[in-house]
Amino acid sequence: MFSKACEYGIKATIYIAVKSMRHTRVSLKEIAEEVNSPVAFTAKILQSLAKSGIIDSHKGPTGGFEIEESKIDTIKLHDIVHAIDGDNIFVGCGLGLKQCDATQPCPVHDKFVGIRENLKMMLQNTSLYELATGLDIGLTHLKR
Amino acid sequence: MFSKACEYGIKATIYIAVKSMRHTRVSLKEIAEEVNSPVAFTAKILQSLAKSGIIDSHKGPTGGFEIEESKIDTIKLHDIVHAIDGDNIFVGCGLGLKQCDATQPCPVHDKFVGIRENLKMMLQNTSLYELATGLDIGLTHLKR
DNA sequence: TTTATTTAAGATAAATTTGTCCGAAATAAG
DNA sequence: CTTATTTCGGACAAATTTATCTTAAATAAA
Repeated sequence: MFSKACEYGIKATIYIAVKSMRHTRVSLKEIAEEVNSPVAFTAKILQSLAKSGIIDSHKGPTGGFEIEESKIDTIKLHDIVHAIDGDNIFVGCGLGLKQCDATQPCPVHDKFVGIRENLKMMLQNTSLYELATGLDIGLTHLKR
Repeated sequence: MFSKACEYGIKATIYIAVKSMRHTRVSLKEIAEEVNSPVAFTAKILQSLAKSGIIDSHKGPTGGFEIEESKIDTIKLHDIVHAIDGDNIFVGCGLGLKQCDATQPCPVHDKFVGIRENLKMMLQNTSLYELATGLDIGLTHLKR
């Protein structure tokens, strides 16, 4: 469904959010360990998330990553996915046709608009806050 | 959503079905043209669909691909996708965790089971017959 | 039987995604 | 100022997916 980059990015962002709610910066190394992701690859993804303004990065000792606490509630899963995978999950024909819409649909067009709309709604409605809180109180987990 | 291989496979199967309903075999070349897919790559996909028993292939002059007419109604979109992409779309954690279920869920587990169930139901409920008929009567298209 | 045609199969190549490595830049602390 | 730490950025490498090419095998028809 999502790319590996996106999977790592989502997990990392949730972890950073949990720590940020406790006013703690986290290092790349810690993130990669807690999220079970390759360090160097995770670095790249965090870089792009930082450029997208979803997370903040700080160099040097005591540096690391964090998320502005006020943002945690407004950031949606959709924003993270979009920052990493772009909008290719949300737009485009299910069979790869350039020209496919309600007036000139591919054979699966109608079937697809429904589930894609579901997916989109889900991503737009789930906040980073709720994901981070679930992890924080031990309801969910990020490893294994 | 689907791999390129799967997109080509679905389109090819629908096209073969339309022709088979008219009792006509179609060649690889014709399929690739009508479906706008790379010939050699399409050949590979058709090969695996033939091995899966979804389509029949015949060598030599007057050879080509066809689908047993009685099957067209029972073959579901799910079968085609499964034959090409396997079950990786239907199973597995949305964040790539090995261990992720209702008792020990990842942060997006509950959100995902819903839309995945939707997708699965959609694929299991749409028959090749209905897709082929839509194309045949000009309601849908496969090119561009 | 010979020939032309068509799919099968395996090797190879290109493109993309995933992942690694290393030096540069920033920066906190001694 | 120097040093240690941490992210940044670019080059590089491996793995996977997508795509091509060539030869073999099957087979219909002359």
